[in-house]
Amino acid sequence: MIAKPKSVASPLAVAPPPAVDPAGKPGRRGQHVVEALRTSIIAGRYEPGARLIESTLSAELGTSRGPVREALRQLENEGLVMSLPYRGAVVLGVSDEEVQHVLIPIRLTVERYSFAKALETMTNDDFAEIAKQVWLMEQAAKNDDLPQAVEADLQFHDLVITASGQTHTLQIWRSIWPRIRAYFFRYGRSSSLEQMVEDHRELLAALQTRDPTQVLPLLERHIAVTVPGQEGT
Amino acid sequence: MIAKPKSVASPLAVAPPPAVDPAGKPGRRGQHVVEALRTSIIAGRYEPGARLIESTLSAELGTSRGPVREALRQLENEGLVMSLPYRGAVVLGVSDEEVQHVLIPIRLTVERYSFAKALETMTNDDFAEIAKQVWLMEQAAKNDDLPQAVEADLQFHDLVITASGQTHTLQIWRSIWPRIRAYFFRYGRSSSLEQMVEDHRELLAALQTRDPTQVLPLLERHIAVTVPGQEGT
DNA sequence: TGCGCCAGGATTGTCAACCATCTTAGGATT
DNA sequence: AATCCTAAGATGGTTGACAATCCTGGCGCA
Repeated sequence: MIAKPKSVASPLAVAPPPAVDPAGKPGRRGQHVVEALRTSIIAGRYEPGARLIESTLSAELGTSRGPVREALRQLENEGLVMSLPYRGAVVLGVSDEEVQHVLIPIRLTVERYSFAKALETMTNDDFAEIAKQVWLMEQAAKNDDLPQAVEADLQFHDLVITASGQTHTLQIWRSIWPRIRAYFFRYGRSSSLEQMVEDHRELLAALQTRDPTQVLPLLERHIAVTVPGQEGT
Repeated sequence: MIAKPKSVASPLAVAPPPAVDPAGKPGRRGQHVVEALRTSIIAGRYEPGARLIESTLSAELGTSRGPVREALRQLENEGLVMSLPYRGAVVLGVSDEEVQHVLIPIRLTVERYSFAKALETMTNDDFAEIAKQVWLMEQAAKNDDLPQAVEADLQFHDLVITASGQTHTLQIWRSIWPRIRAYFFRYGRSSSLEQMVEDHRELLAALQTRDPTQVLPLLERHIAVTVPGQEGT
């Protein structure tokens, strides 16, 4: 819309900072780049197939090429981007089939194991932190704030898996989740925000019983039901 | 213990090149670094817990810190290393439990899908390339060359999954496999080289029938049986 | 003696400028 | 019209310098 002659409305949601972050800590620029790009890709501001040029991004984000390169590698591991030698990075799509036959099953494997494991060791502090996310999700649902609700969803699961203390499991989950999120943002999710809040409320309650037979069935249903095509058609 | 003041016999298997590759093309240093480190870690030349210092590695490998940083990120995605901000990278271990409950099930999910998918589209060239790996594996078995046999094993599966043409599936497989490999190198593998060759010969034959009911049971057994604790104890 | 605090040293994170290498899209030549 | 060639665009890698952070060992103080 407004776009001055030079740039063509960059899909990045950030105001290019004047090379020095005025809001406080200048450290951790790399993480900032990852988050900005991930958000933009998942929100669909970059279409699958779009090319990501290092120099352009570094200029838009107010950093040097170094952090941008690292960010692109990170996104590659999260399956949002693919990069070929000397040819640069392009945004990836996710197929229906891979989501259903690979990503969701992997998510199930990971979460089943993590939840069962976390059950045994979670402290009251852990439960409190998770309850906080449920509360945030409720607020988001009230305001119809989808991004905020999804963020709370992410944190909920991340907290439980972190609590399970299994390094690889957590790392794998973090590399799987962004693809699933991108998929649902692109093709619409199946259940309502209210249902999502209810699911997590129940999950938290079940976790507090520390009884696997309470938790696991809920978890299966929660994850499996997220797949469109399972429920209407 | 012993430790001479300066260097303690670096676990890297390469002769530090004189900063300029005399053998020809200087390009592609990054990949070289990844492979050197991955090999060293999997072979156990770095123990879990060992710290990997960028400046040390770059000196030993004859590159600048840039490629080393990228390599460390790559290894982080492969689960061989974990790095914390401003604290550097340490070599990771893999627990029995995670291998059995997470890594192997994921591998099963990935390969079941890939093999079934590849079945439909593989060409004669694909089969030839795979047959070549079986042949290499036979030779390796004859010479009791475990690393070479494992390399052929890797290539065999990589080729099939690549043939399936599923981007995410392939990417996930490549991030799972190194951990499993490291696990077996550390704790010993269960079956003999002969059995391994036989498994793959059968798998290839089954693939050529293009009949899922031939392939999948074999695959299932091949992967599951690789888990120690399933067979003696 | 035991404890907290602080200064340095070690290491990672970022920047900037630069060159080498590869890809690709045009344009010129035949 | 097909092919070769060149030059521009982009990535991969290098160097050297700083800034930011973590860690450790020694110091003073109780």
